Amino acid sequence: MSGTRIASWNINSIRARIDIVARFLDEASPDVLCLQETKVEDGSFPHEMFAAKGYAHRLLAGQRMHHGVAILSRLPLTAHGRHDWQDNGEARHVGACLPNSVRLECVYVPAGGDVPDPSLNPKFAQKLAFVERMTRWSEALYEPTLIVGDFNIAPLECDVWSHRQLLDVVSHTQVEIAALERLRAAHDWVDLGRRFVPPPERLYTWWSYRAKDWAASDRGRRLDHMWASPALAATAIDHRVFQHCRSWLRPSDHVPILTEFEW
DNA sequence: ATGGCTGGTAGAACCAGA
Repeated sequence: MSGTRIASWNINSIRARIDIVARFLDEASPDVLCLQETKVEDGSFPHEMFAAKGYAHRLLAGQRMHHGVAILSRLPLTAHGRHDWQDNGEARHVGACLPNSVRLECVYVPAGGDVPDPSLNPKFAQKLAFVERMTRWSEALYEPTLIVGDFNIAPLECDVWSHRQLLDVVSHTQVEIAALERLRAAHDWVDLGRRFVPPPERLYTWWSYRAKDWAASDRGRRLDHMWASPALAATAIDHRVFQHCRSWLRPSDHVPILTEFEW
């Protein structure tokens, strides 16, 4: 019997991607799937495919047009709230408690717009404030917790295709990387992706739609993460990035990531 | 060659993503 498998995927519209999500569930067989950018109001969420495949427990936090997150699970879930770390009502977080009392937080950090200056670009200021609110929350956190999702920050040089060319590009600026490190330190969070694929090996989870051939140019970034409380991280036994999903028909620009735990 | 594309929504020479 294998352990518990928890996956996360920025799906860029669940309705446009329902067939490849089904394909991923068949291939990877996660026990829990966390989605970001579902882009659908809760009343229009496509429950049927998930119900048919045994994902009987579903927590939704959607909104019209943009953003939206969800947790789909074969394991019973207890809802344990939604944070508004953007402080503007956007649907960017949903939380669950798993049967073994582990907390699971599914988050979609704002992209932050184009200009990496909070005094000129309100979206960038909101992104930094969002991460600071997550940091305050982390400081007061005692429960074993797994936080997963699209953090929209690629912190390491080997998390981007060109550290030099992306230094002033939102997602890899020093101010974002410093804010993310404060967040990490606030709970001594363990970056599971880098526990299993240590630097300096390159690791990406997102490739732009605009490349003519995404795989040939390979200009990726590692924007999607799974971070665990230290004691919980010690129970992780495998971590995978499903890079090949980027080649599927009508793909998301992000690929799924999955961690398996010994429980 | 960091926007070259994509989705939602309207019915746009739109907006947003990152």
